[in-house]
Amino acid sequence: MEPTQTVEDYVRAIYQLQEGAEDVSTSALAEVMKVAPATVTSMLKKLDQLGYAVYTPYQGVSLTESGRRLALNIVRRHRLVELYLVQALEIPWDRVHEEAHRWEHVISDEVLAKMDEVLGHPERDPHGAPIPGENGSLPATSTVRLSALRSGQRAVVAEVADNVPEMLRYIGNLGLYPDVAIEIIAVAPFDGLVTVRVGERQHIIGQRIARSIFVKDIISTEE
Amino acid sequence: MEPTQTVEDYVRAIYQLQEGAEDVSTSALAEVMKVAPATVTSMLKKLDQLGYAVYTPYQGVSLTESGRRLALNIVRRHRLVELYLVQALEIPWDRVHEEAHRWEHVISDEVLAKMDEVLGHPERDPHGAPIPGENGSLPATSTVRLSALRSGQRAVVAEVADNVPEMLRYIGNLGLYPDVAIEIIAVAPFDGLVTVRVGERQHIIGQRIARSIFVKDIISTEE
DNA sequence: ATTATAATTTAGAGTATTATAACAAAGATG
DNA sequence: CATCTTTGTTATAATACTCTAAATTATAAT
Repeated sequence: MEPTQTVEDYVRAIYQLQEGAEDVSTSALAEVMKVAPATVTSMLKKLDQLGYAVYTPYQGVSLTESGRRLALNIVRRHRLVELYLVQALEIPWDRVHEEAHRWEHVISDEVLAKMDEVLGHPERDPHGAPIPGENGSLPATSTVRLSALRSGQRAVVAEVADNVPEMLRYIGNLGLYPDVAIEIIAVAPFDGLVTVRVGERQHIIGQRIARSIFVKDIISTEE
Repeated sequence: MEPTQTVEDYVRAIYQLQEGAEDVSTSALAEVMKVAPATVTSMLKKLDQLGYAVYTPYQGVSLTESGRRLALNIVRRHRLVELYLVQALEIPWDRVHEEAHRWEHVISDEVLAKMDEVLGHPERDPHGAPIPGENGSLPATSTVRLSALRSGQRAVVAEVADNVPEMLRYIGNLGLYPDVAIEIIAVAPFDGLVTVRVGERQHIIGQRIARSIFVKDIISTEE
């Protein structure tokens, strides 16, 4: 009955690759799971069997309602743990992902509930990603990539992609955490280098970084 | 290289059954690991292979120095986590064992060190059991079973056996936590029922309980 | 010393997860 | 549209852990 850790991981991975509605491909899964494609194929058959996903050979997978519920539950665990590690144990935000990835399969509901309480029922993890509620609800905010802003616009950092720890550390060093206000000083042509003001400091960031940062509350200040 | 979770569990179990010097039997291990004896046999061969234990067929096992080091490390993780759960997350002391058992295999050294720091480098877990140091040192205290005390003696609770959660809850309800001062009011003949004063309250406990509680700092008050 | 009993080990097999190599389907190209 | 390339799947096998049933060894008892 209880899904294994591996099953949980696959379901979560499918959920996070799904992004909207498209089916997820075997190769995409193989890549994020760091596993051979053939391994994914056999796993997909099993997930279909277990009722977590619908798998059509050569066409990809998508989660069923049951799979979506499971995924949201794991994401909830993951993000709550990440926040707990940052807030209660002062672990740097670029090192909580791996840890949370292991904890998420191991924490009891009782302890998770307690963490949630200690944290004051937070809505977002340290990277600004929404923490699903117990019922599976997701707090939504409309965000835009920093790379889409134009010179002169002000905004607030909403979320930072957390896939690459090194990038996260770099972004953290720039002071670009969620809820930090920024202003676009300039956007250079061709390579799209963005000069951004963060508090007193200014930084020039490239497209790779600019596309990994999501912002909200955009104000166009005509000067 | 990295020992698997299962290997860690076996090594820890052997360590805790060893209690001094005797070899541990297959059936004892099978019981605590909740596994068939045949499973233990094959595992013991593997532990011998890996250098964690010395296994002689039909004679039992004992840990090597390497196995002992591993066991102490796991016990350290387990007990630190138990204390953290009780202190930081207010989980009742009779429910931390299972949780810690899962966490101990999953926590990074970094996070463990932080927990240790937050807790102020404690020497004992919530049940009074010693927490091994990073170097494998064990804080020792000479304790005696409560069942060995005589009427009129005073003492301080040092440690409570934590194998049976229900018993732990019961003992907790009696207020018999580590560091609590007690006085033996009476010991009944035959069944050995012990009347013990804890603060203002008096309780009568049986041998099963009295033998699960260890005390220190015994004072014989001749009245 | 022989036998009965209890403990332990071997043999054979199953589940879950993974991989490699060979084959098949889809999609892209000329 | 025939072919080439990419992507995905089957077949087969390995590893880690577990089990049941049968065989073996140790221990206790006559």
